[in-house]
Amino acid sequence: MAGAGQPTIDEVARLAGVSRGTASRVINGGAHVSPAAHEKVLKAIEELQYVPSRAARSLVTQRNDAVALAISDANPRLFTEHPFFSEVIVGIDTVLAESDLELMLVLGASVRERNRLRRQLSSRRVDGIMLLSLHGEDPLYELAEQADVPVVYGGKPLGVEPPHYVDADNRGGARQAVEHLVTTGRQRIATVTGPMDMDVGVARYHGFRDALGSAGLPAHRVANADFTAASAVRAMADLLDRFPDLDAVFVAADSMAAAALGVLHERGRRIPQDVAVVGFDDRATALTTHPPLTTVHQPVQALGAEMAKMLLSLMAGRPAGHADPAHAAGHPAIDVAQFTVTENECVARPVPPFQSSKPASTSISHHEFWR
Amino acid sequence: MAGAGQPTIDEVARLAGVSRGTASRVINGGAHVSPAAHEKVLKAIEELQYVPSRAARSLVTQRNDAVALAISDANPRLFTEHPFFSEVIVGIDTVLAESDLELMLVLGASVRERNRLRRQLSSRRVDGIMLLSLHGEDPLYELAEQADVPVVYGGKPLGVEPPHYVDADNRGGARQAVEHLVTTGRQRIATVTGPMDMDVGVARYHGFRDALGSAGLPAHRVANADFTAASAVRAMADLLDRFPDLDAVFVAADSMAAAALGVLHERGRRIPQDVAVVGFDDRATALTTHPPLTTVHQPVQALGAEMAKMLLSLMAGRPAGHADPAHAAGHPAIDVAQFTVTENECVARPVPPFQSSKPASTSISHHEFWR
DNA sequence: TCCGTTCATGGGAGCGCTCCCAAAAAGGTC
DNA sequence: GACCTTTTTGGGAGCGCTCCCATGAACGGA
Repeated sequence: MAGAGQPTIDEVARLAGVSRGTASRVINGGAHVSPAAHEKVLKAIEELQYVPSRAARSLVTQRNDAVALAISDANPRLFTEHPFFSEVIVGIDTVLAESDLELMLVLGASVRERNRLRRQLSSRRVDGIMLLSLHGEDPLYELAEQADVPVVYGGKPLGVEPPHYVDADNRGGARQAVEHLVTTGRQRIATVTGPMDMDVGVARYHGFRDALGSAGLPAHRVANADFTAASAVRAMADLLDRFPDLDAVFVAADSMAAAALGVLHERGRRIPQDVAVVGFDDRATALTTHPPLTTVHQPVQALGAEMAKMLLSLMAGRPAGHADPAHAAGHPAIDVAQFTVTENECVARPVPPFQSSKPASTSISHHEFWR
Repeated sequence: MAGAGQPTIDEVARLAGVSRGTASRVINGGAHVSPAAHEKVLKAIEELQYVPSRAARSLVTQRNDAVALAISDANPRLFTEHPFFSEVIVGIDTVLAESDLELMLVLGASVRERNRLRRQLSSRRVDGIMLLSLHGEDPLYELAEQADVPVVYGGKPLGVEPPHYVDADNRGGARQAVEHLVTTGRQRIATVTGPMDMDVGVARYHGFRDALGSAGLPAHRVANADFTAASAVRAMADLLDRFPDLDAVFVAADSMAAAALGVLHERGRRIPQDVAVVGFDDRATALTTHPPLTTVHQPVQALGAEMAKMLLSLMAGRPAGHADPAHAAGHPAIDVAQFTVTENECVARPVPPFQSSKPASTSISHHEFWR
């Protein structure tokens, strides 16, 4: 009868010689419990190896102590190719680890998975949702809106302004990257863009235009890609076909830049003598290419961490309604990632802390491209 | 009173004009329910947007419809640098999507996270556990053994033979890679190994030794690394210092090979004229390097999928105890990944299906290294 | 028409917990 | 020692579901 499956709180209480209520109190922080009882319960828990049933607890508290990360991208290849997602996950996990929340991962590639996602998000199994990589007309956006738990977006969805999201200043970063090309004397600057149905793709493209516009240079050398290596190869080849005289390329992601580099090599372009290349995203990838890629660094882990923090504060604010002095004017709807300034070899340089609501200071990692 | 929070099954039943039991039957497959009642319940569900509470269901069924993927690696950087983990996740998710199971992701980098992991795995919140990337003396192994849910390992833990795991024939794959170097006339072959406290690191190193041993070549040109790019840079530099005359390197992971390539370039080695390089893992990474990396491909997604399938069958077998004819002799404890044979440029080549319990046929992607 | 079967249905019990209230115990004060 | 206050404790109620058993309806054969 006892010891059948997992021990229950009643068994703990019995062993400790106290009531179920007292045992529960000890488990949940131990307020209003005499030291003697506290001690006894603790010992019983230890002896029985008791771990509370989350299901039973959730049923009564109506909380789940779990959050979901939904990655809604039609292209599973992107998830594996692009370190972005892993970085975000690590950032999120770092924050979650401190709060004992579980992380549910939902990939939403296929229609089938999309339905599953729908079910999972609405089965009251999680207390908050983080949404990543939303394309333009992503049906998930709608779904998330009608969820009755807080939702935080990673990357602003295209065309809408959701109440809570975290994003980097993609436009400013791209602008700086391209300005750097201009500064070093490049004249015929091209770009391989990200997907134009995502804000990140559009914003970086706008940054490209901004920089060239200010410099009085033409901005018509454009080829679209979708962040995958294969698409970048096509786009780079396309650019070279259409504009054989281009002397610089701004590629909207490092993983794509690495692929573009291969095409340039193949076509006999010397880098950086013939064509300069600037990427965007992370330093790690940039260093494995040859030559090491010049890149604008985006603190993706910090972005993930910020998403998690924002979600946490949303979740806390909901039931308690307490006003956090730091956020007196309401929750910050937008956080702007700072780009890292790195002027030298940067393998071991620590990532500067992510900061909220400050003007984005962007920067560029110099490598031998510019020597 | 009604409509307060989420609708309950009772509200559905009331609206449909049937009893709670009948509503429940419809929700769970609809056996022994008259067409009329069935119809009415479905309509009520639709109208109320009812989704069953997982917590309540779990409490009574003692199931969770969730599995955990625990990645127990001390190095968070590895997770972000190495596409391996993303690939595994995608593979797992593909299988899970068909079974409506949730995936909890637990990273176990820090001690704090390790404790959290411990708690999560024993809080009866998941029905099965997949463990990835276990290092030598990982305490998690013990913990998993005493968990009362099925456990599947991704990658054989070092020094033990767990009942259920999925792994690739790392030794055979490495051997083939190195044999390839031998075949093309290389004499002074070195290796950058993976972590030697993981089976994958040791096995690939053994494969290296196997090949050189058979060829009668010395196998002393060895530098250890841990799968991170930084460690590979160090190891490659170390090899060049100690064995300036080396004419080939087998690098135990593509992500490391990319980094090693940079070092070789820097030191003025021409590739492949002076030094040939072979990597190990995935084709995608291999193509973004310059020149494109020759590599032994490991179908990592398939490995993830296989882990999930194994776990699923374990979970199903437990309560039902039904004997699957295909696995008549008991569950297969070991699955061996086939390596992909690709003799040409291979961007678009489909991955051959992953197969169980067959001799590993290994192969190598040819690129201009060998032209 | 009556009775034995089969099948659909209703609803009680209970999963393991937290919440809350009432009761008991412990302190403090005059 | 009587009385009031505070702290600690016990245990009932109930979260939303599934399981199961008893009941009722429908059906078919004699």
